[in-house]
Amino acid sequence: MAVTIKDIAKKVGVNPSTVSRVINGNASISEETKRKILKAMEELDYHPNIMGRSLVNGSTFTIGLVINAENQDAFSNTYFIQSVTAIEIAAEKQGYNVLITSGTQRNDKNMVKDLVLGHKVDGIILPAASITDDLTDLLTSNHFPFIVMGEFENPTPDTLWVDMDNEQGGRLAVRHLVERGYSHPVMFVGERKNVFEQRRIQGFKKGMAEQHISSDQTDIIECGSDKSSALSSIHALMNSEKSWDSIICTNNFVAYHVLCELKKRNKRLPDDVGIITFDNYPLAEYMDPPLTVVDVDTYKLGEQAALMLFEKIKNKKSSYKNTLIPTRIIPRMST
Amino acid sequence: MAVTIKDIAKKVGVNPSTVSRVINGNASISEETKRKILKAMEELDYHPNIMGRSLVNGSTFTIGLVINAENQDAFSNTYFIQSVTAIEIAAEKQGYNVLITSGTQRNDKNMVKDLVLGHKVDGIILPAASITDDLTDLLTSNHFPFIVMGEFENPTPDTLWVDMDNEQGGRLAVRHLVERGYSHPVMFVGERKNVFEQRRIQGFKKGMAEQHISSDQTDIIECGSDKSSALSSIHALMNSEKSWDSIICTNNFVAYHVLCELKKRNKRLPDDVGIITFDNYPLAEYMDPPLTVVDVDTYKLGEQAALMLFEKIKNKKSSYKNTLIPTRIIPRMST
DNA sequence: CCTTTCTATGCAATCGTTTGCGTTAAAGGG
DNA sequence: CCCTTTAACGCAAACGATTGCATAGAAAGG
Repeated sequence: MAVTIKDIAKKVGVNPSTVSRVINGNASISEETKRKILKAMEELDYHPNIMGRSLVNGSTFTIGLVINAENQDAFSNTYFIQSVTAIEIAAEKQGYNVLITSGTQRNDKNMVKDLVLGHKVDGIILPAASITDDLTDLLTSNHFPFIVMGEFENPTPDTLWVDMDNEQGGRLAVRHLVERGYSHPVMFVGERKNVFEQRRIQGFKKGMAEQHISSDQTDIIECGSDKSSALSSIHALMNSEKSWDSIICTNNFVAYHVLCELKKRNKRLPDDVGIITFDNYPLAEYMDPPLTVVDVDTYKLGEQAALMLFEKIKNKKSSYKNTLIPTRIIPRMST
Repeated sequence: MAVTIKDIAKKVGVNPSTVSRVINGNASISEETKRKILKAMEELDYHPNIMGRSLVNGSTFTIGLVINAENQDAFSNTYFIQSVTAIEIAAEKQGYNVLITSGTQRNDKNMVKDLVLGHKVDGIILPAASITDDLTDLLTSNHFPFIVMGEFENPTPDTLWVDMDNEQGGRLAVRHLVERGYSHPVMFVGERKNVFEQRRIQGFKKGMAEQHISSDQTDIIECGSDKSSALSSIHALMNSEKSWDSIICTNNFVAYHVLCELKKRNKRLPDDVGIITFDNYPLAEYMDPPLTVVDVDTYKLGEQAALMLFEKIKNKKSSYKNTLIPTRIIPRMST
């Protein structure tokens, strides 16, 4: 049905191997036959069969990208899509396609296993959230190229990850608040077991020290990502004796609910209270007031992950190290 | 390196074809050998090589999904991701993977061509925005299964699309506004050449008729998607002699700028003016006031596209017809 | 003019699976 | 007890491309 390498070989009157050679351009072929072959390819509208090619050289020119489909909340998804796009574009530049896969139907490991051991992809990018020890064992023992998006616990020496510079983000947030005239920031953090939260806390502490603000454990306030958790945290804070005048939130969702509650209690932003939040979801700009954020270039994050993966695919030994993408403050009206 | 069908054949002491047969389960194999083979597969952790399999049966168990990477605006991206997730989940249920691809590096057609003619995917889902006549020609002449997301112009009888029910959305929007006590809605529309805008206009007109509101061309106001266009449209409207008390916006972005401008001019929402908008981006809920929207189940949209595609892949002739996903109003504080 | 080198190409094996056909042996029918 | 059916499996040819090796002829060197 489809036109194969044999068809053009027959049309030109040469051996299929000759056709293959002009396609790959790595052997000496006379200008004459090369011209005829290219012409035939053009005329018959030949496109190489990827499977045939893959089978022999063991490469599908496809990379895998694990997405968290069970995580249906629009917030993280919308943030992630930029990285996805970046990865896709970077991949196409290298002649690769991107295959996405979620762990909903089978468990993450088997899914990745099928892809990896079945040679459907040449390498894989996965979020820190779907990393397990089993998985890293599988990947490393098979010498399979992979990059983790997000710092994670217990990395083996071979594993490479890329993440936003959460510690720097914490420091910058404190500095920004001080520059805006606030004298005592506090921080709302999510689950402390997450590495990125730990880094943010480190950054907060370092930032407070840099700004010569005396600070203790009570400045770091546990706060889940659901509405009720946000409300109880802000209530507790407002009812406490603590002196504070600004909040660093762990994400836009928390920031929104805190902001609503503050408005409801007739606090004026940014005059009475300042709010800055990690992550710059598209909606941060459209809140009232628009949120000042610690932004990270998620496009660059994805691009970097892709570049590191391709380096690994091509060289097996990568010259890259774990990479931190710098953050920056986008000042808006909430501080 | 990797464990192949031959390895387990050798281990068990049978022919590779026997192993293949127990994997595919379509031939009579004695319980005894079946058990031994399965055991060997387990022990050696065998995973079939997809390329080898694909080469012979001509199917990669992968579907393509064209994404508009050049369309970097966060709005449509965030909306699209839900469909992507739905497609991915539906695909995995059928044992398929999803390969995403954008048209940035090569032009859309060649990219799709390589995928399609190179047999890298078994079918493809593409947004109406990337449809061209050349492309449909290519796909139909190759009897290649594809589904278009979004109604588009000049569909051939063979092309199948799925879209939100824009006309119904327009009607519901008018009805909702009337129910909320508004007496004369107007509509802001984008480029009229887009089929979905035409449908929305039809729905608007039909809705106005249903509600017995006399309406003419001046109720339908051209409005681009950039800020300045939104502002000039709302200015023109406010300075005109027209009687109106509510606006149906074509998307959240326009709605946001209109809303800001109305607030700036000391109009109260929803009392003085009502605003309802097509599309329910995550951010609509977090604006001030939260936007009433015409929502569509984008998850279902993607799922439906996937189902229709798989039907086409399996039966070649699909029993599905072009499908409209119903819309619904999500009432919030802007009306 | 003969030998050597190199260019241009053909031949055939190979990648991992699937599958039509053939063969053996056991089972069933008379 | 013989013949036919069938269950169970082996053999080998595909699928489409790549690539090491072989070879013919041309070019080059002496």
